[in-house]
Amino acid sequence: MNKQPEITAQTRKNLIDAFWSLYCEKRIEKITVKEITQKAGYNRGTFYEYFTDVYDVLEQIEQFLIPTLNELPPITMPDNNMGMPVDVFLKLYEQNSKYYSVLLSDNGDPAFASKLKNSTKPMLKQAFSRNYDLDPVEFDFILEYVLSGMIGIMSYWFRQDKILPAENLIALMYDVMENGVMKRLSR
Amino acid sequence: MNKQPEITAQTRKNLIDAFWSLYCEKRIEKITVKEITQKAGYNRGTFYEYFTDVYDVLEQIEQFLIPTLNELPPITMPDNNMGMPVDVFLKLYEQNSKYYSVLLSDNGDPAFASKLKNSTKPMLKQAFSRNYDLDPVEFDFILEYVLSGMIGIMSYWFRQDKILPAENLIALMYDVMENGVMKRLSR
DNA sequence: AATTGTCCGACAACGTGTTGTATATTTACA
DNA sequence: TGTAAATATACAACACGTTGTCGGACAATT
Repeated sequence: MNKQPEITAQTRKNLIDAFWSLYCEKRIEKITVKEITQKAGYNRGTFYEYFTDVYDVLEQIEQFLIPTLNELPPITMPDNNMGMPVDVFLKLYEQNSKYYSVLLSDNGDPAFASKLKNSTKPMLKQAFSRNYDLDPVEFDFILEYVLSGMIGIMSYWFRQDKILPAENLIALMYDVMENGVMKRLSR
Repeated sequence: MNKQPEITAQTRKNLIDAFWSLYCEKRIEKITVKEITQKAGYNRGTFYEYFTDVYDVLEQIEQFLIPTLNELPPITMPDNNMGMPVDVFLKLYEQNSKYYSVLLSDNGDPAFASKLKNSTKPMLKQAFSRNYDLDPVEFDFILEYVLSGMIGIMSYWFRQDKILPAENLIALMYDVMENGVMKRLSR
């Protein structure tokens, strides 16, 4: 007999949603299986049919979020003469902001930022592969710097409730990537 | 009657050290009070004389690390005509690398990176205060970008076991801050 | 009617935080 | 200076909550 996908998918979703509403409020350490199942309206035992752990829920959510990056690479390739596709990254961030803004916050998961960076790197490496002059080691360091900066500034943007219009943020990011931060900081 | 500082300081240190050796190996969620006290050679109850929680140990460690930033500001001010004091930041990172490299890793605490950034910002704000042209809101965004990038690249440096000489890393960071990343990425 | 998927209740084991107690060390006073 | 009271430090035991698992009930599929 096959599974009943409609049912299990729904229960799974209910459990994930219950977990997420709790995760938005408090640290994962303080979330119990009891709380999740109570919120979702199931028995505690049912939880273990879907997840091994409370942390497993988070991992499954993250594993669902990462591939969305790799699905868009053909479009996200920087134009031949242009710089970083900051607008695409921001759009991606906004699309999944429900999860991104929390996972990348102070109460989030540092491993998620890493997963995000590591998923993006191959794409950017290929896009910039025509530059043979650059030491591949240095290249990785620069990538780590840019991606950390981008994730940092985008998270900050959300934390500040988007006080800056998206266009301004994109322009700002373009500018600091093209010309560095010093010119902008010290006249 | 006064406390016996030598004794309590030693037990506290023993407990913190035991916690840290565990924290280097696994996620904080999986660390129990029992493990810590066993490793340190104390009764489980003794732990609660010093800390309220396993997480309290981490917080106390972080609270000890943050002020070291504020103790060096007179020196860390960027020279009048120079850029970011990247060398000072790197030195600071290296001095506390035992803790920094772990706290800023995938298994670390995202809140620590925030604390680090927020402790550094006022210092940099003052250093760049002569620039009246810049919108203070934009300024904060740029700071968030640079600091995220710096922390990201320095953590990466440690993660890669410092394959790049420190001088090269400093030069690289200076360059991307002065001139941006694009010139270096795409010739 | 039989089989399998989904969910539930109960159980043992473990970890938590607290409270009362023993031992060692400091202080006060003779 | 020597002794007894006071307190600091560490410990053992307790009640409670959470965890992960296992067998069974009920429903849906074939």
